[in-house]
Formats: sequence, C-alpha cells, structure tokens
Amino acid sequence: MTGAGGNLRAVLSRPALEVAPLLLGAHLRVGEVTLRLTEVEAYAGEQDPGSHAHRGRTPRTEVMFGPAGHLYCYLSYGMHTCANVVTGPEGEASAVLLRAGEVVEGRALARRRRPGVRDRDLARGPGRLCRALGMDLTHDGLDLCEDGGEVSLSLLADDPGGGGEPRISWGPRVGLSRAADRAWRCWLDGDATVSTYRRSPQATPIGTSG
DNA sequence: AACAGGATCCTCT
DNA sequence: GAGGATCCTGTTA
Repeated sequence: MTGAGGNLRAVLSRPALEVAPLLLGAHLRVGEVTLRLTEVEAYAGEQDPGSHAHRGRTPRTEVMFGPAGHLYCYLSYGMHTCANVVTGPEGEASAVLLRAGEVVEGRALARRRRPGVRDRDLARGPGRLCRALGMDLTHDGLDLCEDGGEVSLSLLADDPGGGGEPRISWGPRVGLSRAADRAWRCWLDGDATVSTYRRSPQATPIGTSG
C-alpha cells in the first residue's frame, strides 16, 4: 500500500482500461468504512456507447469531464447509488465503476447499513457497495486525492491484488444494453466478494454489439 | 410538462 | 429465472 500523494492523480489520469486493474486490491475509504476493491469496470467516455458520457456533456456527466481522481456518483433505478473514479486527462470523460469490495475497516457500521446480509455480501455489487460505504449523490464530485477528506483512495505500491500472483480476470461489463460484449470488467480471480454476471435482456445477441 | 429508460437489488419460484 | 420497486436524467413537445 502506498501513500501515493500527488502522484495518485497522475496514475488515475491514465486511460480507464489501464487504471481499472490498478484499483483491484486498492483501499477506498469513505468516512469510517474502508473497502478493499475486488471488482471494477472501465468506461471510455464519449467514444464508449456504454458510458453515460456517450452523448456528450450534461449536468450529470460534468464531473467525468473534469480532472481524474474525483468521484462520479449517479442514481440507478431510482434507489441505488453507484460510484465511479474519474480517470483520464481533463476533458476526457472516462471513469471506472466500483462494482464490489471487501470491508476491511468499519465493519460494524457497514453491517448496520446492510442488516441481515453475510459479510461477503456487504459490498458485493455497485449499489450495495455504496450502501455499505454510506455513499449517495452528495458524494458526487468529491476528490479522492486529498489527505484528510471525507473520501480517500490508496493504491497498492506494486503487486496488484496482493499476496503473490496478480490473478486478475477480465470479462464483459454487467447489465449494459449497448457495447455489452467489451471485456472491460476486471476482478480478483476467486474472490468471494465479486458480484455475479448478468447480461442485460436489452442487449443485442452475443457477439454483435462490438 | 410529460415521457421512456436505466452501469440494480430483492423477493419470490 | 422472472418481475417489480422507484425516481433521476435526458429528450421531446
């Protein structure tokens, strides 16, 4: 684990597809709860039909066009908050969706927010992850690269995934109706907190959507 | 001003 | 495996 400091934003300013695997094993802290990230998805901005930014700059997607290292939060299906780390250079709206993780600190608080579920399910899925961390739309735009803030991010110094072999797997992104075949989701192979894959019923048949 | 459509989750079967 | 909850967002009128 590195105190990446000022160079954290530089790393996050690389393309989403490069940043995504670097987030695996990283620690995301929101208030008193800290998560070890185990599953993420890359979104490549305006060029990516699966991205919210595909149709250009809007009030909602504005944060993604800004500098890397900020949170992009949105509401899914009316009740679930989902969170991304903005990546890439300023002006390019790429981001990485945080899909799952393991609670490594503040577990009691996370359990209170997600009563009745097993520990491995506390943050297993993008909506559940935000619930366990207490994240909502008020976190949209917050900077992950400042020490002492409400939110912070610590990348692994090296050895992504931790403990020996990297063991990172790649597969299609979850629930997309467009660009459903791009293998832009990555996860720590074999980790119990990785969410289960579901293809969108709206998606074109396998192999025809790029 | 109104509408259609989700980067999901939970509860059944 | 299927269906419903629920409300913001972007688009259209």
